[in-house]
Amino acid sequence: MMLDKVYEPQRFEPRWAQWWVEQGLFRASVEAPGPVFSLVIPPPNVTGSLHIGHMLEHTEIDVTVRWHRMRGYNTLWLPGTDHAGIATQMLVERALAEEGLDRRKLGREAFLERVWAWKERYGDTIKRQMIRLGASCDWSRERFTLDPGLSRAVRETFVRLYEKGLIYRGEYMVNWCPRCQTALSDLEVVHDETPGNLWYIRYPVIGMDRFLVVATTRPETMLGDTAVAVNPADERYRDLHGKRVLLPLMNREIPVIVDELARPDFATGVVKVTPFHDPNDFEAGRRHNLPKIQVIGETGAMTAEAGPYAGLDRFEARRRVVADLEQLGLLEKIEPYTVSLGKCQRCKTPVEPLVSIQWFVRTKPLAEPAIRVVEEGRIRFIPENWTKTYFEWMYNIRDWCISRQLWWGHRIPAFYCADCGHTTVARQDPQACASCGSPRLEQDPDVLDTWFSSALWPFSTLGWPDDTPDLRKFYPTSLLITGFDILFFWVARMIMMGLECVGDVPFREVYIHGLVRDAERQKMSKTRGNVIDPLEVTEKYGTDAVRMSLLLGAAPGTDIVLTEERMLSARAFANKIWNAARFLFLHMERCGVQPWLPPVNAPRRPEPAAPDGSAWLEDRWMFSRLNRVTDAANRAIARYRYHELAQLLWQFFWHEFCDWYVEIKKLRFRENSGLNADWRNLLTIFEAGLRLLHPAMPFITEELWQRLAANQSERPVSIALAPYPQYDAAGDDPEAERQMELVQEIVVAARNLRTTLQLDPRQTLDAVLYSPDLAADLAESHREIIERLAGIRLEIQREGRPTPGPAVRSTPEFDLLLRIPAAQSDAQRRRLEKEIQRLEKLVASSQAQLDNEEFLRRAPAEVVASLREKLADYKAQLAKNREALAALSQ
RNA sequence: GGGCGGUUAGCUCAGCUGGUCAGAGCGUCUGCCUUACAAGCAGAAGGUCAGAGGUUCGAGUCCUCUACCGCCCA
Repeated sequence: MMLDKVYEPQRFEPRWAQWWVEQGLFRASVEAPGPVFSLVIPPPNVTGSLHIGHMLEHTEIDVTVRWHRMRGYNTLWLPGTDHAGIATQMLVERALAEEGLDRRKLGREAFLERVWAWKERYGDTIKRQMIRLGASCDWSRERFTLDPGLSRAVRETFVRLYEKGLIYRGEYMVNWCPRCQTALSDLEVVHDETPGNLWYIRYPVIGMDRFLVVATTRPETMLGDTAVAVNPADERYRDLHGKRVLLPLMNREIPVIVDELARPDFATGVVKVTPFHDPNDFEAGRRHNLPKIQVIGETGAMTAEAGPYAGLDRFEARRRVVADLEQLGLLEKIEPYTVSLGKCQRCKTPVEPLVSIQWFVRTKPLAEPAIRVVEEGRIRFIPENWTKTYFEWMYNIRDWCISRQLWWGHRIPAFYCADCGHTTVARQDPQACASCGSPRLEQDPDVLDTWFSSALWPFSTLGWPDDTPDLRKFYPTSLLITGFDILFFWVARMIMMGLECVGDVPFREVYIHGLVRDAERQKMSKTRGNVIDPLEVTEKYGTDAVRMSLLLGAAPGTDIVLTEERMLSARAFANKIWNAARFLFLHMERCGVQPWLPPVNAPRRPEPAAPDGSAWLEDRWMFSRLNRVTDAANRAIARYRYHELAQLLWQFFWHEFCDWYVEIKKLRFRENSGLNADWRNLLTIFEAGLRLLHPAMPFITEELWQRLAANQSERPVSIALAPYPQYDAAGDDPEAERQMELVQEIVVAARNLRTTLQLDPRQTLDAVLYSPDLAADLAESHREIIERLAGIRLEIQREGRPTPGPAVRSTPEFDLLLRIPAAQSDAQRRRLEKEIQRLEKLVASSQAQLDNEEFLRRAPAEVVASLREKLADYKAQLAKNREALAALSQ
């Protein structure tokens, strides 16, 4: 039963982590009783390791999951990982590069073998980390987005959507990453404000002796211009409608078109049109049937169409184009201009918009029902303001480019006929063309955007498209906890796909957590070098402490600041619990008390333990407090107010249980008492406290609980399966709380006097309590407690009041006098003056309000009454303090 | 350009439906190694809740404007 003197979580946390998994404690069952609570993990990237943001996410999930499990829900937390197409492929390619290889040299099959080997090697890291961090998930249901079952779901979805016309293939403007050499979706492009220039270029007008000056941020694309545009409303250029200009450098004649594309208020109001390399120009090109000329290729080098610039890198080409224009006198001016430069989310290479044949999801028809379910409240976002962000995006949603020119991922199940060109999209690899029967089929080489499979995650992991028991039982999932950064990438798409494929929402609530930041409120990133490694800090402070410090900062809608100091203080809290337990166990041994767990339905009120057959005040108080804290804790978790939960339990355990309750209980221990009512009360509180704390700090609570539970047969195998305490109105004891507060006030008054008078804390002092009523009664009946905690000998005076003086502390209920030989009056005078000032202010402001007739007429009666009461108190205290000060001045 | 959020004690932040909301942790100061815990105990100091105006009997709390700082989308 004895605990080590120092709290060393490293000694027991890994053991319990392992044990939970081995025991299959968190395995869900479709047969299990109880209401269902299910949640799928936002699958981390398979090749990565977990960072502190994951730990926050997993802690919040785990708290909620453990809480539901303890409340008797049939609970599933399904874990797994994502193949993370581009991200993973990039890593492996980088490794290959170090060997002087590249994927093309290796070939598709060999390359994929390498990626799988990589996945096998690093894929377990995440699982190991999660287990170590105490995540209570069901490992028997672990999934990976490239698992055969999930791949089948992907294929099924693709085929269905294709058959419904919701997936199509076509030539459109896409974002192209010249380094990754693949198309990207709009979301995978990040925009950076970058200093650039606006180059003003003169285009000679055919048949006129003038120039049209065009401003552009990308002069190299002019090589692909097929028109220049002016606004129809722009009077300045009315005479140029229908004219042609000569494209400099290329010496090609191109038309002047009239289009809204040109904004009269921007630069010269004339814009060049490059349909192949700009999304707006692409649209304009369509409107005017302009030819498209590709001057920049897939690697970022200029194409043959770029004439003399062919083969140059696009940025080099820019320099040369500018220089050449300058030489020809066709460069009017250069202005500095900040551009929003699109970059590849993964490799940060500037993206090249270009026209390409790709696969797309038609999103509008999918978005409509997805908007509706949120409007109807069938899915709720917490915090609520994310709803608006969600709607904004959904209303303006654009088709989703889903094909990627990668090898790592789900291959697009489209087969092209070499003979008739027909496209066959099928659930099974076709042997012959669906149109002409030719066997000469070739599968599309591309794979799907990694988010395509993620979008199916809540149901593909449960066995869809089959109608499995898991799917029936656990879909829709109850809750999703994730970060705002993937609201569009993932959350929105899951909603669309869930509704489309399964016909129901994928989850009912979405809790969006904040970002973990460092002490300077900086985002954590590898390049900044301020990342906190979960395993490292876990090793250093203990998992429970790190979890606790994350939770303490996790107020909904705010970012989480995590610092060493925070983790340090959370560890101090864990240490406090540890020592409280050590103390209890020590005294249990001395008193001859065996490990004991209170019965499951422990009473809400304490057992009478006092000699007169009544219950001790401290027991009544503590049971009542426990009951209220229980209420608050349950409500906090239910509302995702994790910081409140953490703060609440911290306050309760440390500053109520340890600071007061245990201190008082020291009076009650008797040698060889055995398991008496005192012990049963104490252990009932402590054990319930452990259960309250378990979702937040699973390890220390399991460790301590198991010791209490030792050798007892009638009990759950783990605290994780024990019931979470529930509020019971019958457990409130407001009278005990009021009385205890008064006892505390007396003790604090004595301590306060002692310190302000700078008296030896070890010396027992004589004190007199003056009170006509309640305080005197309480002091009488709880003399022992007060004397012990305050270090005084107490005398009680029911009549009269002390001569005001430096050693008197006054409250509305009582006056307390410390008998001391000679008072240090200076300190006392300062204290009194300050107190008088404070009270005068309070009296003045309450008086003013009470003099306000409007207030008296319109404020609720009890507000007015309570203010009157307060004013009376303030006045009484003020009088006492003034007397004291006067006495001091004599 | 559109949207969202922030500005409360030296620091990092809570403060949910306006009326014990002026709080917590850390830090600071004073005193204690009181045998569960110095990773501790006891006590204390510290804020005109960014600024201005408004609504209200009453405003960190609601509204408007201003300043500064973030984030997202185009």
